[in-house]
Amino acid sequence: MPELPEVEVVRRTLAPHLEGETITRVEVRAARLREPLDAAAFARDAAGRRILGLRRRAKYLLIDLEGGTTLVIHLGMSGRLAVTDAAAAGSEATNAEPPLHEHLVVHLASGRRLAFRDPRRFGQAFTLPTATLDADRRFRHLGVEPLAAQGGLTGELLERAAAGRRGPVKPFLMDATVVVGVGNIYASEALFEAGIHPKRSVARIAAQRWQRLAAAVRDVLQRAIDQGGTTLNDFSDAEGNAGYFQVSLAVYGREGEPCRRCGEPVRRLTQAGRGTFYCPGCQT
DNA sequence: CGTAGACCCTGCGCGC
DNA sequence: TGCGCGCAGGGTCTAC
Repeated sequence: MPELPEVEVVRRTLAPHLEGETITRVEVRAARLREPLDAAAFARDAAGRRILGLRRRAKYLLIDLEGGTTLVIHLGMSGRLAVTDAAAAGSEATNAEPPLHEHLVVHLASGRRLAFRDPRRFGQAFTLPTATLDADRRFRHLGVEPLAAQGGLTGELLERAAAGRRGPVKPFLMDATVVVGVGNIYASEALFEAGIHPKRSVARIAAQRWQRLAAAVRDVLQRAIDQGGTTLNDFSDAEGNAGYFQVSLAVYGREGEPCRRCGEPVRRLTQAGRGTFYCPGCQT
């Protein structure tokens, strides 16, 4: 479900509800996610701690806690986070059955709860020492943050990363060791915006086109954030609102439909097991 | 070293 | 109506 824009939208909508709150306890309902949820670690690192702030690295949501610990949540493909207020939590409690696939519930001192639901169980939740977070195996290999004010994504960076490589540009763009946050939707969209064919070898892209691609990635991601993310099936922000960038998608999910620029039917192909959408008229 | 493929898991929409 | 199939926004590991 979520790429960088969706995680960023969740972060922004979640932050006002969580900052300054204190975690009373973390309830693990189903531990078997991609990595097992460690209830003992949550009890040790999160219970009783105040929430200082929310950050994002790549597609990971980082909840910084008092005491030097960060609660890390990754939404995987189908993860959702939602805050429910005290009244709703109370009425739910009387309703017995918890929502399906609600694997983790963070209880807050105000009575509100942060619930993590993830049907496909590709998500993750774990705690790390804040100071050494970047050294963790899940973070240390990550590439540049595309929208960073300083050191964001540039054409030079893409060109340098591509040096000595072969392979098509679309999987390259989704390689998190190069640039983070670009998933399957926005890779197709950015390549359309840059006019580059998804199968073009990274060895055959000139400096000027790398510039265009870097700019397109930043532009597509920023526009998606501004529009609340892309809601194809089930994405919603922390307050349950759907995004609406899906109406701005140029190619993703539009196989057979006319290109909005040239009218050619949008085509679909498979790369590295994922669907790629492109316009044969606009992308070379 | 870089790349391709399998795999983790559940749900949905489609064609029959 | 029911069933099987393919597909789905992510990431990691193994084999070449």
